[in-house]
Amino acid sequence: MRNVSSLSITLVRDDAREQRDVETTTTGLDLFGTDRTVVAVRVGGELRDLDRPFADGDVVEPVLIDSPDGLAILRHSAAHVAAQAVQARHADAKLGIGPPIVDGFYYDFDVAEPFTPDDLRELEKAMQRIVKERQRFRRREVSDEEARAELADEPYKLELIADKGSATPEATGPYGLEGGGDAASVEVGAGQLTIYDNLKRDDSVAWRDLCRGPHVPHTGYIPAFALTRNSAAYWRGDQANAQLQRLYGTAWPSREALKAYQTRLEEAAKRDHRKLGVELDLFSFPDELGSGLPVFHPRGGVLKREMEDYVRRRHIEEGFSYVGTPHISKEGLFHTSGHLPYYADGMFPPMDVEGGNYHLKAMNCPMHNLIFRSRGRSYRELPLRLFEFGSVYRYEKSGVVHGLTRVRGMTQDDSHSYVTPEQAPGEIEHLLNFVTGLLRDFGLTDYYLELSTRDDSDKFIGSDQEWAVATQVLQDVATRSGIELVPDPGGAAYYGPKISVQIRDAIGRSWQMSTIQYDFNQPARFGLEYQAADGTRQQPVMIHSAKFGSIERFIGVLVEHYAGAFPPWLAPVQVVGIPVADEFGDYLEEVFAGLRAAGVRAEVDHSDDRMQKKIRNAQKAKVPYQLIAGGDDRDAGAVSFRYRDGTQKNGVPVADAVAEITGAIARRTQV
RNA sequence: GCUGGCGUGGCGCAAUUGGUAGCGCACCUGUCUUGUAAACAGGCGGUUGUCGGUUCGAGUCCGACCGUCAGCUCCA
Repeated sequence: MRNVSSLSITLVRDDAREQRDVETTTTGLDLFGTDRTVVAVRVGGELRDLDRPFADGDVVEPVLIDSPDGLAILRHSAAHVAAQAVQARHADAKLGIGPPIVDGFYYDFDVAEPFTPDDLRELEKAMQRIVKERQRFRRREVSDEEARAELADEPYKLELIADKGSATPEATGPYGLEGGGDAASVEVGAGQLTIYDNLKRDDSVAWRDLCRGPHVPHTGYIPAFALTRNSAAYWRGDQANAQLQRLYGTAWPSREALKAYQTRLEEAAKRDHRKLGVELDLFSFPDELGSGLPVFHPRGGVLKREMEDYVRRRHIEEGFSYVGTPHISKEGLFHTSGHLPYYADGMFPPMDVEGGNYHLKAMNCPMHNLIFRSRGRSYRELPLRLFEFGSVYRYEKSGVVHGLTRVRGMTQDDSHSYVTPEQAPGEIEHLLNFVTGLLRDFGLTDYYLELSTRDDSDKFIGSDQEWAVATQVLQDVATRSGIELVPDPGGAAYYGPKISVQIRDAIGRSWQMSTIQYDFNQPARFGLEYQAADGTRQQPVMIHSAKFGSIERFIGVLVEHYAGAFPPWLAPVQVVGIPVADEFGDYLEEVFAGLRAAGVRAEVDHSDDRMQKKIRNAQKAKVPYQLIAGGDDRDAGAVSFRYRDGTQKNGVPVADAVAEITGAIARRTQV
C-alpha cells in the first residue's frame, strides 16, 4: 500500500523506464541535483525547470546538457546572463528578445550607443562574475496585468505581451531552432506568462525577464561561454521597425567543447573561398570594376571552363538546344515579362539610348520566350528545350554582396523547357534527375530541397487555381525524389513556385544552387502558343531551370567543399613535374609530353628552386599529382608519385603513371 | 540599404603619446641544384583606398566617398 504523502512517477532514461515512489515535494533537483549534466526535465513531453515539483503519475525524463534541448536551455540561460550584464552596464538598455540559435544565442537591446569591442570584453567579464555567483533561476507565473506592471519600463516586452497568443509554438518545438519559428515565442507562449528572476545568494532579485523558460537551475551551470560579435538587427525582423543592437554569444557544456567550437570556426575560415581564391590564384574582385564583379584568373578559368564544358554537353545529351541572347534589352521586354514592375529595384538602372531605355538583363527567360515566339510552334516540337550561359546583372544591395556566392554579375546555366501542361510533371522530374546527377558528379552530397510557394501577399501574379496546380506538381516530384524537402512559404518567384537545391558552405550558411520553377504566367504575358493535334492554339507551360544556378556561386561552394583540393578532373593544374635536379628536367618533359597529349593539364617545374621547394609549392597549390624524377627513375623509364597527403609511390613505369592519372580524371574520382 | 568594425607594396603583417613608412613571402639578378614541405646573397617595389579638413607636421585626429568584414533586411 502506497504512502499517501508520496507520489508515483516514471523515470525514463536511455529508453529504460523505472517506476518510483517519491515524496510529494520531490523536484528534479532532488533526483538529479548532483548531476551537472542534467539541466532540466521533460515531463509528459514538456520541458520544465528542475526545481518544479512533480505530480502523481508524471513521466519524467532528464534533459542532458549536450542534447539539442539541453544545449538550447544552456544557451538561452546564457542569453539571460548576457542581458543582465548589459542592463547592469547600460541602465538605459531596453530588452528585445534573446533566443538560443545554432551553436549559441543572441539578445537584442535598444541602447543609445552601439556596443563596442571593448564593451564586449567588459560584458564578458561581467557575465563571468554572474556565473560565479551561481544565481538561481526562479520561475514565477504572472497574469498579463502583473507582467505589464512589472515590465512597464520594457516597451518591447509589453509589445510581446500584447501579441501573446499569436505565437505558434507547436510548429517549431519549444525553441523554434533552425529558423521558421517566431523567435519571440521564446519569451511568451500561447498561454500563461512567466517571469524568470535571477536570485543572488541572499534571495534578492538580481535581474528578471519575461520568459517561457525553462532554464538551468543556476548560472553556475554555464561552464563555458563567449560573446562573439554584435550587430544591428531590426525589431521582429522588420526593416520598418526600430533597429536594435544584437549581441551574439556561444555557450557549451565544457571548456573543451567551447574550444572545439572555436577551432571548428578557425578551420572553416581556412576553407573560405574568398581566402582560397587569392591563395590559389583563382579569381579576384578588382575595386576598379565595382562590388560583386569577379574576374577569373587562368586557374579559376580552368575550373569555370570544365564546369561549362560539362554542363553544355549534359544539356545537349538531355535534349536541350544551345542558344544565345544579348546582355541588354529595351525595357519594354521586361515590362512584358513583368520583371520591371515587380523587381525594378533588383535591376541596374536603365541607360538612355536614342531616347529609349535599355536595361542590363537580370534574367534570361524573356529572351528565350522571344525565341519560342519567333515562329509558329507545333505540339510536335514540345518539350522545346532552350539552354544558354546567360550573363545576368542584378543590383544586389551593397551589404549583401559576398565573394562569389552573392555577386552582381553572374553566369547562369539557364534553361527553359516549353511543355504542354500534361508534360510538365515529366519534364520537372527529368530536370530534377539531371540536377541530382550533376551534383553527384561534382561530389556534392550534403544538400536538401526547398519548395518555395506563394503566400497571401500581393507580390504574386496568377490565379489561386494555377498556383495550386503548379505547386502540387512540384511537390509531387520533389517528394518522389526522396530528398529532404523543406517548405519555404512566400519564397516563390512572382510568376510561379520553385524547387531549389540548398547547399551549406564551410561556415554553415546555406546557398540556393539549382532551381526548377513552374511558370504559367510568362507564357500568357508573352502570348506564347503552339498548335495542338486538334488544330487549336494552346498555351504552353514553361519550366525555368538552372543546374549550377550561378556558375560563380557554384565555384565558390566547390572551393569550400574541397578546401581548394579539387578532384583531378577539376584541378586547374593536374600534375606538376619535379626534377630531383636540373638535369632531369628534359626527361620529365618527355614524360609530360605524353600526359599533355592525353589531355592532362601537366606542367614541369623548371624554376631554379630546389626540389624540396618545388614540392612545397606544389603542395601549397594543392596539385593532385606531383611526379618526381631523378636518376633512378630515368634509368628505369619510371616516375615517382607524391600525392597530396604526402604519401609516395616510387619507380612507377611511365605508361602506368599516365594510365593512373588519366583514369582518375576520366572517372572524376577524388584522390 | 541599415548598424558596427576594418582598409599600410601582389599576399601576410609592423610602425612608441600625431614627428618625414619597416619585416617576411612573392617578384628580379647572380651563385647553387640527385630523392619528397622553404639553398645563399644582392635588388626592385608602397607617400599608407580616394578626396577634403585640423595641425608647424597625419599611416596615426575629423568628414565625405569607395571597398571590405560581421550581422540584419533582401535575394526574380
